Amino acid sequence: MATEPANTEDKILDLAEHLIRKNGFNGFSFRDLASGIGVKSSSIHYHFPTKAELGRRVAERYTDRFLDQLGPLEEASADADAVLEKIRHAFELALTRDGQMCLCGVLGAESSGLPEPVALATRRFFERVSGWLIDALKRTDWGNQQTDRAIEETATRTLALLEGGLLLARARGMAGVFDAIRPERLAG
Amino acid sequence: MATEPANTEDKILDLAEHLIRKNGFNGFSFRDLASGIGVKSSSIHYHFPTKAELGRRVAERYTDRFLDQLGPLEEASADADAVLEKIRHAFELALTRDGQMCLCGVLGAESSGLPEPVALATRRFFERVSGWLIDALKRTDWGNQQTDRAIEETATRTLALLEGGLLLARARGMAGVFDAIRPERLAG
DNA sequence: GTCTATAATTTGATAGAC
DNA sequence: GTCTATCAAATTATAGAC
Repeated sequence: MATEPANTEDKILDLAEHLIRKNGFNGFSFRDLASGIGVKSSSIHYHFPTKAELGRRVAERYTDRFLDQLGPLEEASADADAVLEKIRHAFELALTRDGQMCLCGVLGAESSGLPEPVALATRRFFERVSGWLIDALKRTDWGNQQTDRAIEETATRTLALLEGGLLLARARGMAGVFDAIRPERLAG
Repeated sequence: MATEPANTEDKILDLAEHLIRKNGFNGFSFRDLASGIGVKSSSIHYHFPTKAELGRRVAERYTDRFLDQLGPLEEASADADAVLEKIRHAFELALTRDGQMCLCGVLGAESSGLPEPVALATRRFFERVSGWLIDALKRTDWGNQQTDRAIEETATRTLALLEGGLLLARARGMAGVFDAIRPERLAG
């Protein structure tokens, strides 16, 4: 079984991520973190001087974890539909394991009201995940027969579908909504 | 040309909608509204006693306007792809006309941290738009050959794609991102 | 690394004059 | 219907003791 996070810094990051995904970046305070962890808010500031810095760190950690889950490009399947299923699974985990939306989906929605470092880290999530998907698709049998532009548009459509699927699942009560979210079939 | 909103109440609703779509529900204050309109914050409270009530009204007005734009079911096309193009166009307008995300997409993202009346109005948006799309698809030639379940899943996928498309367009800087967002083709 | 204490500002909301 | 004045609470953040 998973053990408790060892140190305060990890506890803060964990709880901050949970609260942002639940309520948005403007929907939690340093005192929420403090009381949830059992320390004082000044201790949070010791680890993360500003809220913007904390938000940036949360977003970067989330992005790294997300890409870890996708695995290295070299190990991606040569079957385009398997690639789509892999990334679909990564998004579905946000719902089944955490019962929440994608962190960067939440941040993206409020992005024009975010501190610059947080908005930037959010953009980086989409750049990196989109980059992974495009490169993985290019390496498939299907991708070999497509223009770069067609591949990029398929990647955009796929990410939009998956982020939107999480959004709908949350906004509507999240029953089996995500089950209908299946990317288009590419090979066949 | 469009004239200025006549009364204070409309001005408040307009600015509140703009600010929510820009920064989220927790990203604006009564004083932001007041200074933007040129009155005092107590005047905002005169028209909308609580922030929750204001949010609910903004969401309901947005939903009504959105459905108006889709038009009555009776006038919807018998061609399924034309129906999808119609709803795609409604979402694209949010981007091209307002340069912003869908109001209820923003609210949906932070929905678990919203006052109940606002969360409820947000759910209602998705129920009503989803209901329109399902009913419109059922009336098409394509829909006549499909199970209810297949139609409902197509509606869910379409809405997810469009909401996610707006999310990506915003998170990434909104260049031509939405151009790649085209619903699946149903009839041929 | 955590605490107490506190500063400086902002927030949603109300009372009462005009 | 808008104003002035104000409140109580919450917010991000800092200084300094332990």
